[in-house]
Amino acid sequence: MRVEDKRTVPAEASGERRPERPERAGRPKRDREATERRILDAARDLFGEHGYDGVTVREIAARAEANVALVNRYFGSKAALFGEVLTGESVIRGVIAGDPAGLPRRLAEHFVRQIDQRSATAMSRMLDRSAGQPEVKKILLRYLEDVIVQPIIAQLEGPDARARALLASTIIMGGGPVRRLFGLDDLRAADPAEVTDRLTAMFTAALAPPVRPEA
Amino acid sequence: MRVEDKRTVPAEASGERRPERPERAGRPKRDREATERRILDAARDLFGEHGYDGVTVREIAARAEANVALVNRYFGSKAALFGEVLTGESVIRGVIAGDPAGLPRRLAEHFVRQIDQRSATAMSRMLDRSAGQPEVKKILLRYLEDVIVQPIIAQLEGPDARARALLASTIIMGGGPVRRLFGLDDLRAADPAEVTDRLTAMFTAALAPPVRPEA
DNA sequence: ATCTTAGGTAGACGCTTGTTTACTTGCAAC
DNA sequence: GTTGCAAGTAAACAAGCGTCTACCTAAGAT
Repeated sequence: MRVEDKRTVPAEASGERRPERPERAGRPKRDREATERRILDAARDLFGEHGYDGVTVREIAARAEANVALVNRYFGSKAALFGEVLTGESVIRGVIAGDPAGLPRRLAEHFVRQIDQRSATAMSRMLDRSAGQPEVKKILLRYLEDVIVQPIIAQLEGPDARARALLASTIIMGGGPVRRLFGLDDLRAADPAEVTDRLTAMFTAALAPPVRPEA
Repeated sequence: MRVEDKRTVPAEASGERRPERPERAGRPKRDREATERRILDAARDLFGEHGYDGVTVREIAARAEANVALVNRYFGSKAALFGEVLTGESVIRGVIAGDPAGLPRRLAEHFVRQIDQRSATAMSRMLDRSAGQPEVKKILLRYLEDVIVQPIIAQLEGPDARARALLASTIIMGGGPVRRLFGLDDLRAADPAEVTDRLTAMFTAALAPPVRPEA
């Protein structure tokens, strides 16, 4: 009924076009793997910057220079693509691993490192925008549990390990919104060594075993 | 052209209806102030729980038992209503005010108090969902600056006061997502006094003046 | 009893979202 | 060359969004 006519223009309007694009040298015209990779990269960048529902699949497709339909065709759904991005995003894993004594300092240094890099707000930005669909929340929860909370707990001794790990997670997850809203300048303005020391103390306060096991 | 007929049913289908509603005793039929208040309350609850764009104006209207159009009629727009909610939401103000020495402990106690109340995640939930429209981000930034960051800075001495206040804000803002994603049980399971002490130490580490003014 | 006005309402509008469908086209095997 | 198939595409789809307009109707003033 509403379908009237399609495709009256031959798809690109002006003769050859690909050869005159100097950047991204010689991308093959039809390469599924490469296209999937471009979509995944675009999704990682955009999700990292704007969160899950701060990004549309059309934006992802545009940045990947791919058609919108390919996003769902290759990854099933936006939520599935999000999960795919998350599983690949495991920088924090290496940060947590190591000797337990140095964990607070490593977390602090990771935090400060994120201040300097501009695109590295990545993961923490994805966290807070989840509420929309329960499906996304589930994906997110699983990821945080596996990649942050459990690895931290594994390094802790003493009671209430989980609660202590969650307090540390609070700092990690609060960093994203703060950086995003207030910008990086204010944190960058301070002495990095000072900030690192401060954050180390904060993480230590969150994670250290109770000082008074029996009163 | 597409308008065909309206109002074929006399608006409430079954005779009198208001008297048979036991709850909300004797709400007057036409009371603008009361309706505005109901909308505002509903908005505060829902924004607090699901964030800005996790809530639709239709949901707000439904919870307020008001018509959708009234939301925009009385408050101008969804964003304006959000701003209205924020200006009324100043519990944290009283928490920050007081003697500077006790500030970390007051912040910690506020954090723990939010664990116990179920609907008090309020403000921190609104924070992270702002990215969508820049207008909302602006409203949010202004609010955080006026109600949290500046009052904290006012209590600080020494250099980098702003950076230190932002570190404390990190904890405050991270609490929302953590509670929302992981639930309250894990934090509630731990000894509240323990958690409060821990958080006090965390806030102190963030806010305290530098220990080594000159090295 | 009538008029006026403000409170309230239903529904449509325009737009955007994620997703799907029907189609075209480049590339390789034959 | 022709054919087959997967890669890629444009457009439509249904659902949802915030917003706005045209319309009722209760209630106070006259």
